[in-house]
Amino acid sequence: MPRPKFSDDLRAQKRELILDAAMAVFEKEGGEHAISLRRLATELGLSYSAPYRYFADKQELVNALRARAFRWIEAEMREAIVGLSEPEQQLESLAAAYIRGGLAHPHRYALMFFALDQLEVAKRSIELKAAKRDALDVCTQVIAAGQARGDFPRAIDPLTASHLFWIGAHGLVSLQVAGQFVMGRDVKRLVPTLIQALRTGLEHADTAVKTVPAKEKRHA
Amino acid sequence: MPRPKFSDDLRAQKRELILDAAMAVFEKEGGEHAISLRRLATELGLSYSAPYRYFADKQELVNALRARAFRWIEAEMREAIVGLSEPEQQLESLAAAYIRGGLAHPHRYALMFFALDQLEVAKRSIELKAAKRDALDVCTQVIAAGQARGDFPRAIDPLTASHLFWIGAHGLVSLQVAGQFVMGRDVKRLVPTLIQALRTGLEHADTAVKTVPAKEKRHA
DNA sequence: AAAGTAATGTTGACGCTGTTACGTTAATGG
DNA sequence: CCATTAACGTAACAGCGTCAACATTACTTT
Repeated sequence: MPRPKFSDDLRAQKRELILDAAMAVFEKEGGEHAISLRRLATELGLSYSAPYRYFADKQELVNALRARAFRWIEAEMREAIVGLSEPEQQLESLAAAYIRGGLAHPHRYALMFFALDQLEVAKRSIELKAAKRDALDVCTQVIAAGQARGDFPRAIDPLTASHLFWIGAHGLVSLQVAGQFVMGRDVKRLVPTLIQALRTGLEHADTAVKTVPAKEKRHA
Repeated sequence: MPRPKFSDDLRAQKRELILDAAMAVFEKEGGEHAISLRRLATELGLSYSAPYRYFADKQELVNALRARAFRWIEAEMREAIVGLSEPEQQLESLAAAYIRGGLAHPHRYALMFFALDQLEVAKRSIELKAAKRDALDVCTQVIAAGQARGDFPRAIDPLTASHLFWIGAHGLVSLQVAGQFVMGRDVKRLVPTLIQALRTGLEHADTAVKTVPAKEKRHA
């Protein structure tokens, strides 16, 4: 009877349009604080409060961007392992892609991992949680496959091992991206050392986990 | 001839007073965005632009808080190794203290490491750079001492080894603090595994640096 | 003691922000 | 034709960082 909704399709399309503009501003100016809903809207030829028809508030918009960023890093990682059949190579290429991608896009990386204020919002976003899970799954799958083939030790379950690798890669990237310490050019030389250290360490980790009996773990 | 500066002492004292108030707000409300110079000043019984007599802008104030945070983590680490003579124990206690401290104060931790926008300001702050260096030095000294005693392998110089350990600890804490993934309570069980992995990995690192000569690597 | 001067403090203003409330338009089902 | 209702625009509020102009100190020099 009334004026019908914008066929949900068009609506989502417009949402994406706003997100595109937001992402553009984000990438160019850098940082989520460079994003202004007002500026965003006026640049799109809309009134300054138009975004509120598509997003409850700024946090929701930024959160959508965050999900996009996770989709991107997932794609980077997936792309890095196509064509590689050896889990060993896959893992190495995966880590390299992750680190390279993160270092190449500091603000995007910060968007994903440097958000502390939006914790509750992020927890409620199904989309974001799914994106995160899928990204981590890339790692988990590679490790699981490697374990199945007998290339990787089975002392640690794939999920925990993925966490450990992510910790290593993220520790490196996040420190570097935030300009901490002065590892400078030597970072490149640190990467293989770090990976190797984790790899070697985990192979001997049975002694470590022996002291800490493994408890069942669930994901999600 | 003219009125001399507030005996620099008093001036610094007042500066610290403002910083105290800022730190209080920061700890209670959480996050640097909770800090408002205007609110801060009025709460101190001053006019809303008074802080500008002591800080060039908000970034400078926040940066001072950041230096404080680094001083704090340094103290935590130093305190963790007093009385311990075995480098092995020192390193373990050091890592434990770092991780415990970080997890106990997420916002303070984020203040130190999640700052991407204030990179240039941070680079110019001598005070901050000194605080960072001193914090890292705690780690470097322990490792160097351990190497001198023959407890730790000498394959990697103390500074690089410190960087690696920091990467590990920071990777863990920062992921956890930002609510990434769901390592939940099991994080504590991850800690010894991680440390063990790094320890063991570094012991075999001489093979690592050999197998992967640092010459490749292109960037996007 | 008076004057001069620079450090310190206050007020007003600018331009920006996120956000809400409210008025306006337009399209469709009855 | 018209009422209903989504979509959109405008006005307004409260807050922010920041600066410039002004007032107030309090000390040093004469």
